[in-house]
Amino acid sequence: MSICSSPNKDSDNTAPQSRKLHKAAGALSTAPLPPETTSKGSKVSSTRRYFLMKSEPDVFSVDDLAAQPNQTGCWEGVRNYQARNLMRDHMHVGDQAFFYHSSCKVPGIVGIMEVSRAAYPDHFQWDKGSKYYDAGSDREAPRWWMVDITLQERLEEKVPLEVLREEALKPGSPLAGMALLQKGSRLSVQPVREEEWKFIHEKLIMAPKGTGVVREERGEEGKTSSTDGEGEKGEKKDEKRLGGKKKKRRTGT
DNA sequence: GCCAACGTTGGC
DNA sequence: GCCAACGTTGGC
Repeated sequence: MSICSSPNKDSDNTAPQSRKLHKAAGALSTAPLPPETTSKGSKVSSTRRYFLMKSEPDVFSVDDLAAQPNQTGCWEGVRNYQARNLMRDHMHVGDQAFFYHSSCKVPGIVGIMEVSRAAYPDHFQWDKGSKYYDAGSDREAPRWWMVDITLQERLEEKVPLEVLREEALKPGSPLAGMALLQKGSRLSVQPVREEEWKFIHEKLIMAPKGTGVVREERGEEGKTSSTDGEGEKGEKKDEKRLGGKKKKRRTGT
């Protein structure tokens, strides 16, 4: 995904300071969604839903989102059908999502976001200069969608994937079935069950180590400073994304 | 529609 | 950088 800053001005195709986020793909086997109360089309939300959205901090970090006007941006560039369907069909204004840093030294949850605009067509699919261009997408029937998200909290202390895994192993843990922790889980947008959300929020975010840790400030200071060693990778993104492709032959299996 | 080949994700 | 595990593509 990326961010096209203000949710309002992107209605056309200005694409302010766009930067690409993750490359979505994935496998979501389990992770059921809360029951939908109405038909697909209507975005009437009765129950708040929860999600987890991945981004590589090299490409777009929680601090980058914090620096956006109104701390709001569009989550563009999702090019996986399952992730798209989640955004398009199941995300409503007011739903919440964890901001997850992936492909970094310490992957984990770094922020809490709220959906501030329901799904609308990702205009980058028609932008020939974009890496997200999709020649097969018809303007009359957009293939790719995005939502706007607003940062609510930037966690003072990340909740590492490792901690989530440890918690999930405890008997009766609400995290036992969490999509993120399932083998082969790659989806860049995942549903989070309410029990999972509450447990993470109350036990791992609000009171990790027995201290209140979530900070209020929403400023955009301390980019590389306070964060945990993810900001240093400055500009090897291109190398990473373009050059570092490795192919694995899966033949034989 | 099947399935092998290929491409990507993302933790480690 | 390695590699498991997934998704997509395209020949048939």
